[in-house]
Amino acid sequence: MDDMNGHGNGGGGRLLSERQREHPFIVTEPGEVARGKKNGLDYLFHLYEQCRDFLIQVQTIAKEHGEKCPTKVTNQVFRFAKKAGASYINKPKMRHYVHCYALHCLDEEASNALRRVFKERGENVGAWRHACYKPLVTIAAGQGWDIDAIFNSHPRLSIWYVPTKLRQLCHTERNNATASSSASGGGVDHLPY
Amino acid sequence: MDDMNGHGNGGGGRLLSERQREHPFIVTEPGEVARGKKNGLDYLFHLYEQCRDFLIQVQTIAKEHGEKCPTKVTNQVFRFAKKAGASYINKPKMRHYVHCYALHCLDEEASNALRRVFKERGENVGAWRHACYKPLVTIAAGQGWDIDAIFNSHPRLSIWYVPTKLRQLCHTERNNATASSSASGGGVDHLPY
DNA sequence: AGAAGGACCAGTGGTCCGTA
DNA sequence: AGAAGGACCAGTGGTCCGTA
Repeated sequence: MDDMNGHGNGGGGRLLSERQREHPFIVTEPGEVARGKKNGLDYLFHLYEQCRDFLIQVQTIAKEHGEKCPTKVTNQVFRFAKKAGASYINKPKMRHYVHCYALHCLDEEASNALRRVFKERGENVGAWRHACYKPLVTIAAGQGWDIDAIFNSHPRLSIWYVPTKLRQLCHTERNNATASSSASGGGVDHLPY
Repeated sequence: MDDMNGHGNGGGGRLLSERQREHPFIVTEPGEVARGKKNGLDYLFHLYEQCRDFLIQVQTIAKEHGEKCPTKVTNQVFRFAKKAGASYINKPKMRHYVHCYALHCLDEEASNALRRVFKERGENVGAWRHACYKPLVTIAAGQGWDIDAIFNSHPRLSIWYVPTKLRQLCHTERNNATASSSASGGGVDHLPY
């Protein structure tokens, strides 16, 4: 019933009628297996890879049938995953942590370092999740602030919608950067003279 | 009020309260202006170019505001066009003739020849519209039947959704071609031996 | 308290069918 | 009859908030 050793909820002797929610995530180091009724972050990221596999299956079927072919993980893909027995995958969860997965894809070293720091400090998942935004905004700053282009140019990330909050942070920070560079004579904004 | 000389509905002395529907299309040769209360096919294709302009405006605004940026002519673009005063543009009409515009984009010579033949024969717009499917299916046959790739690789066509009926025709015809090549020993289908 | 996810909602793609 | 387009509908992207 489990997806990987030591991950996911144990099916154990539990009756189907009393199936529980997934165990909550805790901040784990890379390679670390969560103990007790918890799931680790490697498992979280593995769920994104599973969604990608389901998308590829949906795409293959769509092409065979001459139907329009999704390029993103859509409602259709979540429905397919559920039908295929992956009841632990759902849209609100996957959307909630997309930017964390993005950091893992775009700068695995930075992502790993952040995990170690937040585990060290005993921070909860919400705090770690929140901290994933800032390094992404920094990456965007170095790429002309185009977070859509950054997502689309990465093969495993391009199938995910850019989260609204990440988009807003990039936009706000770009305006701040432009205003300060303009004030100091940088002149990256329009009508610089 | 008119969009181009000799095209669109005349505003004339008509009151705003009694604004009429657009004049119906008739089959015209390239460069020919429709006479009487009719619109020609150059005007039809011009509407697609106008939609493209409106999309580009919507995209520019979206990027300025750090919002998600449409890549296709969506409801949002039709709403924008209407708000900008292009009341003669609407979704059902544009969707109805997309494949005709596609032929115009992909093989203007073939499109022009078809217009001349159907004008010569005195056919109505519906007959011409129907006849636009077949040359497109032939083009798709020469490109691995991937009508989505054909649309997406053309800069002016890529902003339009592939019409359902065109997709279905390509799918059906691909299966027919595969079956006959299989029967004659071609073996393009899966499990050919 | 912190977190997982059912379920809702505004606005979409798609096109039918009452209209002229 | 042939054709233009208002308006509807099933299923979407997005995420809130009742739940555990």
